[in-house]
Order: sequence, then structure tokens, then C-alpha cells
Amino acid sequence: MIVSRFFEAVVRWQRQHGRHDLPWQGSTDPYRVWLSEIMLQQTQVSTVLGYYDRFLRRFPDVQALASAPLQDVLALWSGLGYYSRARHLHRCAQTVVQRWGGQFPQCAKDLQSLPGIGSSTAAAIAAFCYGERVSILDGNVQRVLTRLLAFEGDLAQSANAKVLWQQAQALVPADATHLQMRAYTQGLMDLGALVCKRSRPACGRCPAQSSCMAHARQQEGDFPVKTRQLRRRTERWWLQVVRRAADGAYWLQPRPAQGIWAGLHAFAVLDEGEAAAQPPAGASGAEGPLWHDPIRHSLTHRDLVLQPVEWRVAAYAPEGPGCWVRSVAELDLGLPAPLRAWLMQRLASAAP
DNA sequence: GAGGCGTGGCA
DNA sequence: TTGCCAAGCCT
Repeated sequence: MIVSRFFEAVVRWQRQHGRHDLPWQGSTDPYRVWLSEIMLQQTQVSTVLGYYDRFLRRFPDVQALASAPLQDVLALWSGLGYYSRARHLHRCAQTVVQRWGGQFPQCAKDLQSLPGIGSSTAAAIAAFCYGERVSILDGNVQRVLTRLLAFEGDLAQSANAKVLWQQAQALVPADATHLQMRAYTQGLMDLGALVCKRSRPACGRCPAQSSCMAHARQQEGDFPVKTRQLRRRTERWWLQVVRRAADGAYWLQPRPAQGIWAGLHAFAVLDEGEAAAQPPAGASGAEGPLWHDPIRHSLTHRDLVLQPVEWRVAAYAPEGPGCWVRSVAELDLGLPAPLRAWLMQRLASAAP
């Protein structure tokens, strides 16, 4: 197919049928675009809608974000998942302020040198904000292009993903304007989200239907080819819930810097039930244990069974840092989603 | 290169 | 219920 035909078809389709009212559209402020792109990594639009405006109000510009404590950033990210994004976001803001004079770099190559910005996010920012003629290649585009081209390569192998990206880049005309790049980049995402969906694609509404090789073969469902499958295993964690007898406050402590929920606040995690049945070290006047109903929580690669084991203590002097939480208002912290839900329920229903 | 890293929606 | 996976990046 003539390269520019696909490009122009997507641009035209986006202007007429694409999304135009998302909160991060209509601005070419790289800070706003960058924030949206990071939040949208592996995260659906409907989820991000509940976070984006609140985050922007708290951190209206890159300087505000850079100078904030990381814990404040994690608190606003709480529930969004993939918390390394929040840590990278914070570091990236500081890098932009300290090394780039407060201005985001203006080309994809330099953007990609920043923490948390990979090749696809760099391309998205560069295309939206500066009209750079680079192609994104996220999950949407992989699906759209592998179908368009009947691309058989297994995308689990990075060499194939690289080839597809070169094909994607080849679809962008050398003389594309800034306005076209914006519409095209958004159009690829909109096509993937609204038309060229994973299951039951709406080919009748697709601007590229007549040139789609997978459609011609009625093999839309065969693309993209991606063999990688990760195995999920179940783990049982005992949560050591330390509660102050005087006021019912809960003790929360920061998670290790690596691993699941890194840097968030949580109960201490023990991997043995026997340990959970012992009074917490540093506690005096401990009463318990009280075994709560287990919380089932699934991650991409792990099924967790969280078993809260509560101890009421008269006094507590633990080894590491932490904080007491005794009301819903004090849940203004970076918390794993299942623990936030559990605490919300208990703090909301508890007597004052 | 392969695996770790959250959450929620949907088939 | 279970599995899949979305505007990916990092190690």
C-alpha cells in the first residue's frame, strides 16, 4: 500500500471519529502530555480518568512535582498500580528541573534518556508536543499494524517487535506536519481502542479496512502473534496488623524499595503463619492474635492470599519507620489497593 | 532476553 | 471462575 494513504486515512478518521475530549488532549504542554502518557502505560483510559485531574491540581507543573516528597506522589498514585512509574515520574521531574532547566527535551531521543520514558512514550510526547515524525508502538499499534500487514512475527521476540517498529516508522511520511502527527498518533491509539479491538474488531468502521491484509483473509483474530505467557503462582502472606489499644490506630510501615508495592505503606508481611502467631517484636501489652478473613488479590504474575493477623498493643516501639493511622482522613498515603479497601472498611465502620 | 511489576474490566 | 491483558519500562 502507498505509505501516505494509510497515514492520511488515519488522520482523517481521527479528526472525524476519534476521541477529542480526553482531559490530556487539547494541550501540547509536555508536562501534561508526559503525565498522561506515564499514567496510561498498561492502564486503561477509564482508570486514568480518576487520577489525572487530581494529580494535576496537586502538582500543576514540573517544578511542583520535582520539589514534592516522594511519599506525596505515591499517595496520589495509590491504586493506579505499577508504582515504579510514580518513582520514575518523580525522578524524571527532578532531572528535568535540574539538568534541563525545567524544560522537557524536545526530541524523542533525549526524552527517552529520562527515567520512566521508553521508546513508545518518548515518541508519543515528541509527536504530540513537537510534531516529530516518529511512530509510537504500544499495544494498540501492535494490534493495528500486525493486522494491517498480516505481520506473522512473534512479538514476544524483541527482534520481531523491532522489525514491526521499523514498519511503523515507514508509514509516517517525511513531510508530515505537526498537526498531522498529532492526529495520526492519537488516531492509532483511538483505532486500537475503539475499532481494531482485541476481540470482535469493528472492521466495518475501520478507515483501513480495504487495505487490511488480516481482514482480507478473515484472520483478524490471528494477530498479533505473541507467545509469551507468564505463569501465575499463589502466595500466602501473613499481614501483621498492629493496633494501638488506646485509640484503635493501625501501624503502617514502608515496604522495601524493591519488589511488590515497593515504597508503599503496608502492614509488616510475614511468610510464616507461626511468626504471625507471635506477638510483634517491640510491642508491650500485646493481646491477640485475632485472625481476620483472608483477602484475595491478584497481580499479573501472582495470586496473593493476604491473611491479616491482628494484635492489640499498649505500646509499640518497632525497629524501622512507620506511622499510625486512625481515621479515613489519615489514609492519605501510598497504599496497596487491597489494603486501602480493607482499612477503609474498618476505619469507616469503627466507633470514633 | 526474559521476567518483574498493579489494577480492573471483560470474555 | 479463570485467563487475558491494556497508551511499557526497567533490570
